[in-house]
Amino acid sequence: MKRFNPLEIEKKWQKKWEEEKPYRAEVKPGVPKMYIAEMFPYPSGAGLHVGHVRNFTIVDVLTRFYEQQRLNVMRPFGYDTFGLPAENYAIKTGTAPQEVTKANTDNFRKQAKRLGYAIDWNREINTSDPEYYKWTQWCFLQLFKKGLAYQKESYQWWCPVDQTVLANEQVENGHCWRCGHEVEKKKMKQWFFKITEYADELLDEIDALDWPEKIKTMQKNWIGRSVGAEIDFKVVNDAHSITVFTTRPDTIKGATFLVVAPEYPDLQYFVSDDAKEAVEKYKAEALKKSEIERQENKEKTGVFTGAYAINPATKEKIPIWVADYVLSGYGTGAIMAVPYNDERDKEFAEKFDLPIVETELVDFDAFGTPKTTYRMRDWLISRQRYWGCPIPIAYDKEGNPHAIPEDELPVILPEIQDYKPDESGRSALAKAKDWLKVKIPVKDPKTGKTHLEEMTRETDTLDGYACSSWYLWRYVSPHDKKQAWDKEAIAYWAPTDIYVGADHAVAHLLYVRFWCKFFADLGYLPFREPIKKLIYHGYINAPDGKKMSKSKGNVIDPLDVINDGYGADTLRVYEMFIGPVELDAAWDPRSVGGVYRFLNRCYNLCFDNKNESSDNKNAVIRNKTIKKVTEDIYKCNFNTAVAALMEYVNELYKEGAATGDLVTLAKLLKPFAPHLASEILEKYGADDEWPKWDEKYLVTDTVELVVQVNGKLRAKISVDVNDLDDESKIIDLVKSNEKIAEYTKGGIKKTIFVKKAKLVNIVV
RNA sequence: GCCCGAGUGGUGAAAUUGGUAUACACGUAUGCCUUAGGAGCAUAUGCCAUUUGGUGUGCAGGUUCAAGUCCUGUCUCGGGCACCA
Repeated sequence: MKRFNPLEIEKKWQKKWEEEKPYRAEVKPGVPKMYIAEMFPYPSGAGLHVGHVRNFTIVDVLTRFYEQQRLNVMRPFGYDTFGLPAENYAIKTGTAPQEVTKANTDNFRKQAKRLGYAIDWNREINTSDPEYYKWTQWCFLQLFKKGLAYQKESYQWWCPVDQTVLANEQVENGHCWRCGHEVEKKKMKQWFFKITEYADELLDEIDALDWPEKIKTMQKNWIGRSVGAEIDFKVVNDAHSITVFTTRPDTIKGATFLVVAPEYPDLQYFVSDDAKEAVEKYKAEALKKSEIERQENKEKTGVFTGAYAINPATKEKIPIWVADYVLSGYGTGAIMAVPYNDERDKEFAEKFDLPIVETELVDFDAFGTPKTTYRMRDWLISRQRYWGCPIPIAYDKEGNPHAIPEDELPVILPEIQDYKPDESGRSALAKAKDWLKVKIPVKDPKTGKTHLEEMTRETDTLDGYACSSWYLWRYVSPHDKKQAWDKEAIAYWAPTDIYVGADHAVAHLLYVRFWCKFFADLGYLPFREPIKKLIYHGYINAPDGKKMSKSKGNVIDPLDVINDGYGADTLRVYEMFIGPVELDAAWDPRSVGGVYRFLNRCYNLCFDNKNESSDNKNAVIRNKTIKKVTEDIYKCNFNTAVAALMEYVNELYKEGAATGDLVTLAKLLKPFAPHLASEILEKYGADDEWPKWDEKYLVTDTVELVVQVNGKLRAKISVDVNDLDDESKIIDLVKSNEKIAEYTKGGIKKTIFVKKAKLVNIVV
């Protein structure tokens, strides 16, 4: 008995693919295309982990499946290299992030090649490559020119450990998504992208997407549209009025007091003198409280401002309070409290003994203007960190921002010695004195003449999510020196047909959609949704069911699995067989052995076959398998596709395999185990074109008729398939069965024949 | 608290959408073979009962000739949102 040696076979084929580059993709007008990608990885120092392998293998199965169907497939690869891990490593060891990143991407590339992926290596991108981030900066400038990149001073999430601000999407339960430390609020002037401009479209188009419902719901919740009205309340004895947002303007008659957030900007103007001290004290305390405390302690707190406003519906004088249960960032930062209808207002009213009156519903048109608000805030993109894409902006003496001219891009991230951030709220780039100075052409509004003005560069870098918001389009023309992406190439390849990942449900996947709509509006993209189909797969956990982590020592290294002698094919097939794509799964070393056994059986069937049979003997199972595997891959049921292949192989062991069976097997196996499949196809001199099934083989002469009595299985009768059209003949056949006759001798009440299910149920 | 999912053997899981429950694989048992290995092959394997049988998809009901699948209630687990007015 021969033994399958995957390491030898894989080496041979990987060398061939490296030399012959069969996975190069090019625009072929008129030929149907398929653009498939994974969410590109952050190349960590630890190399590929089994989760990457699941991700990349799903992409590879689909890539090869469509390639074998002779679609024009593009499957690129890239690295999301900016970010904190490389920088923190640099701070600890003094090694430049540029250097660390180079080593890590080299390692990732080598490992990805070891897995035999059908990647077009000519389309490899890296977000920290100046050739790439030049165009990230270009994208920023387009947003800046349209007013969608803007600066705003406000209270922001600040991570005291990473010494940087964070986007809302990067704060998880009041903690930093990177280091897990509790975040604080800090008042700072920061750059934002105006994603809210597209809130409605981002929300309205979710339903039409071929994405998992889970992700769609999360995005809907994140955007959180509320339709309501804004209503002005005049402050008594004061020129100011307070505008509130409410989704229930019809309850205005029940509004017995107003509440504003502690951060409410106009607060100082209407607080009465004798309340000033108390309000200031409350405000200071509220701001000091961490968001965690504010969230966990839902006990209502607040103070009276000493001021009153007029309810426009009742004309009554109602008190104005400050309380932190009103959020400054949502709506107008002020509410009308209707304790009769609203639980929170009721709780507050009860605690502070404020009036609660039964609400009489009214038509609100007279009092307010219709207004829609969103839970989603604008995307904060400044980071006070070194290892990121420099924001292409410089400031004049007055502090006004100016765009770095496009022909001067990229703004190169300078190499520095000290990467450490500090509390100054500026990145380590602030210490690169020479780099900071830049001359920017400025047009004099009076004379119309342009002169060079010395300015100071922006020292913040861009949120890494900005870099990954457009990379799917860079892939279509990755070496283009003149533009971010080529218009013809984008029209052919994009949008991405299938996108595979396991993370970034709201952040990245919302940002890409936002940029897509923006660049579509500018005419750079001929579509408004960047991703047609999204496959969101589960995680792979350690054998103990827990999350793999270095500290727990339960990490499975995929390269170890390969080098143990199982090979890349076994690893790939195992990860596809492990369970349904969308589910988390625990690593089971014993099942890996089972998959190896399966591939070994395939190998022996082809290379040590002693009982070849005639060609058409297995036509039924062969066609059945082709159909099952094809349909399963379309549905991303990779686990049952592999199971069908196993069944086929088991059958061939029993019945003997014809050459046609083995070639079919190899073709169907190739997306999962490309090395072994290529070896088999080579032996038989066959191409890898995806086989088609013939329905005529799926219809057999005789079928097994299931006979139930009172819904219980009592017999199986073999009948001629043509007889299924003749119900009375079938019933007679069933009645004449000895066993059934025994069960039905007391008389038959009713018979039911279901042709589709090939089933008869007799009620006695 | 609100909104979604999901509960099937010892284990990972199948089940053409109302029609033979447990495919495939792991594990276990028994046997065969062998230049004895990290082998390979064959058979069995939900539970109860000595066979024909009974019973069985978290639990309790219901609809139906027929329910893992549909309906009502309930429990458990997972996920999302959470003072968003």
